[in-house]
Amino acid sequence: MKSLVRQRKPRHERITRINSKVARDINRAIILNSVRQHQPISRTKISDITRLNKSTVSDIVATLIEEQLLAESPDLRKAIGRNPRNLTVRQGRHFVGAISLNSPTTSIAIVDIDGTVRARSELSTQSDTPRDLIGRSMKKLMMMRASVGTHQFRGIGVTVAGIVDASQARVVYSMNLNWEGVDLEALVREQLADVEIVSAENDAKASALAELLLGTHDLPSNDLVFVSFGVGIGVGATIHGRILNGYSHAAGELGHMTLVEGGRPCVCGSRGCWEAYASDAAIIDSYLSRKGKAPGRPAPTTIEDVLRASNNGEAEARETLSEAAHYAGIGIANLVKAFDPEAVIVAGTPKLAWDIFRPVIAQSVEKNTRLRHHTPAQVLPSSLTEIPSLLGAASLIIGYVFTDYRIAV
Amino acid sequence: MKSLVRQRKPRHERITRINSKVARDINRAIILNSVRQHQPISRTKISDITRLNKSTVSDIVATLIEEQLLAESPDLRKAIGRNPRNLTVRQGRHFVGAISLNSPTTSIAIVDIDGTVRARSELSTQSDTPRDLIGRSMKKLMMMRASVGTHQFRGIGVTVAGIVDASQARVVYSMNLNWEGVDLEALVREQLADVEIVSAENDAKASALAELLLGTHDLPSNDLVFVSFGVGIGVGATIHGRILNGYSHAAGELGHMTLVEGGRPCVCGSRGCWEAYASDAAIIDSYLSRKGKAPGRPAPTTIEDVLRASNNGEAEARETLSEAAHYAGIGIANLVKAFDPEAVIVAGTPKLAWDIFRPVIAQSVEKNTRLRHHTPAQVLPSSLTEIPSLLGAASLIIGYVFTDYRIAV
DNA sequence: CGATTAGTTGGTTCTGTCAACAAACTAATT
DNA sequence: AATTAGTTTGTTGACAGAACCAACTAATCG
Repeated sequence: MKSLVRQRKPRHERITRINSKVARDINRAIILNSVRQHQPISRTKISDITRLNKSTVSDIVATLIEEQLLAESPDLRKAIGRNPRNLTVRQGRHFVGAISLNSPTTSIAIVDIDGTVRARSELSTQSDTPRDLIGRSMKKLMMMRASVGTHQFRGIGVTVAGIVDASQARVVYSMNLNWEGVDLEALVREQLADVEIVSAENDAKASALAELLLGTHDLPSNDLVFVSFGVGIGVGATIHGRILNGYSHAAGELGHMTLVEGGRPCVCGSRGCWEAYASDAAIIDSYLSRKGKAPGRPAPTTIEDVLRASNNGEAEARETLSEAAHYAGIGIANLVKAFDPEAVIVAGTPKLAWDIFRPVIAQSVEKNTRLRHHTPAQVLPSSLTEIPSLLGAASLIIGYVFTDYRIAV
Repeated sequence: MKSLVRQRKPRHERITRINSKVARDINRAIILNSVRQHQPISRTKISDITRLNKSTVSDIVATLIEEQLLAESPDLRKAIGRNPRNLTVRQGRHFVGAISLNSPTTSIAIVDIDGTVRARSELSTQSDTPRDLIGRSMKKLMMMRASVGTHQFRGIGVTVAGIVDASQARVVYSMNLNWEGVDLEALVREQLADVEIVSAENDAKASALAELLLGTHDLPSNDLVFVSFGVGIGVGATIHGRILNGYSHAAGELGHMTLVEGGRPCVCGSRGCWEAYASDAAIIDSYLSRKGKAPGRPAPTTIEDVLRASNNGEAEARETLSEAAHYAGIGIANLVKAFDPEAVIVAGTPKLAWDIFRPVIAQSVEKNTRLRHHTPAQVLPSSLTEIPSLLGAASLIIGYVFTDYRIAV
């Protein structure tokens, strides 16, 4: 029997119709973004790019200047005709709080809306409860705020290594922190109730957004894949400049993608996962077995030890890293086939040993996409000057301020 | 005489800003879609769902009825209050031409805007030149049109097994047809110059759209992955109801995803590709080697032979298919990790031997996503009653008519 | 039992408001 | 004078809101 009661639609199916307010919001975001991407830029140029009427641009720009999101400065170029009045994203007025939750270290920053880091701090993370860790982080953030002299945060962004329901700012599951079902928004608001936005996201996904908004690579398509190699492997993709979330918030959980059917056993219980070959843990294991050493004796070997040995020219270390690069390359080639991004951005150990990883990965991608009759995706090291997941946390809010709209049917 | 068909912007014009016309178009599409998804539906219900004002809905619906895209019929339910006037997508007025180019058979159909197939035909494809094959297909389509008694096509949709630049209706490369750089729009317009839309797309991608628009599975999220197992393996993903294209039109070219590093050699020159384990070609090879037979003697073995043998209970055939199912499952599990869709839709050989494939694939997906703390993606056989790529071709136009807008920053 | 009236829901009409646009204008510069 | 940047003014189009009309059921009453 058909029920007469209309079921509440899940959030992702929400239909957004256009009315004058929504239209204004969208055009506002378009203008804000064109300033961000092309600054310094004049009103007339914005009008050319966006095809919005000059008067419309002037009108919206006026409100953005009033909101202190844009700043105006004269252009001193010597050209015929009236000089343009340049527009830039205004610094020093809008700040975001960024928290990258991780074990053993949680990073905290205050970031200007233009991406400049204003303050930076760390906490050592013991096996805190969610409330304790968020509480400590927020208190730290508020202390930093006092010293920076900012009054309010535009929003608080939080990243977590794990599965995060960004639509609810909720940690579904984090192996790293051993958390499950944590409402981050509520915990943040316990400390700072009146903040405008609280946003949370998986670290690799947010890092992809950071690379797009704050990185220096020129990626006009806004289609990229970010791969973070660390204890595990995290992947985040952006499609048309938006994070690919997935139906159950788990798109890009590719650390356990099968690369070698029946291969090395993995911590996940399966075999032949990418992480079993190209993560820091795998590198360390492989290095130790090459050296004929048992783990943890005399002292635990870290990834830094391997990198140091490699830099000193030690053969075993270099072989180990080459092997990891081989598997990193196969995995990345698979990513390229799946998402076909303009570029794959790599962070973590491969970036630290880029001379070893770059050629191997590039060759693997090229070889595997040879049939496709076009130039293969670029593989680039992350251009971010801070921990990607921390700038990622900031990007969540910055992205929200700059492009706060969504149309879906 | 006033044309039924609204005059529309050229297809490739990228909409950036919102003005009143764009707003109207978007709201129009939202209403049209809500009718398509919930029909029969009243104006008031549309207003509830879309949050558009009743007066706005009435206004837009009036134009849609005038365009003969919607039809009105009284509701005969006995409930208190005035009876609603039900709206449905109107049949018999708007038709699309659908062409699925393939070797050795090209399929052609005339499809009503609501997805009903009105006429259906096939051509055997020799090694035609692009112009010859499109010419023959279009002539056939025009003959069929005469017999169906339709006057004009709303658009022509074409699918190809290969890489297609949908934004230009251009085949970048098709191994199957041995085509490269073919401007399909131009070739179609040589035969039928005045058609409103010519749209082309990769077969698997279009099939995904067909499953969404015309399939019977209930997938509210509009995030799905379609996997077509045939001579090769094709993958198409939809994100929020839109095809994931990729930067170089090659997203989802996952037939050559590495699953078994260093495994079976593949036609592509690499090793351990998915296609080398789960395509029809791989199944046939595996079957023959199990039977100790050389290929092509006495007669070439086809996938139908294997399926027939399996249905007759032959052990070798069943083992072969189980093995293929195992690898299909691993590959699909990787897709689930990458895209995290609500469902994976499977077509081709696995659908034909679903009793063998379903449990193996389902187990593989479940086992591989166990760590994720949620119900795994469903794996479903295609619900389409026609060749997916043919309905896919139709869906390109139907999708265009129903949701023709794009917002990009 | 038929007529009347209240109540409910579907849909339309009319008016106000808002935002984008076009064109004419002012401003600043070589 | 020529050129380019940006503003002002009036117009247009579209959505929202509220009152209104339409169509129906259910209850009530003579």
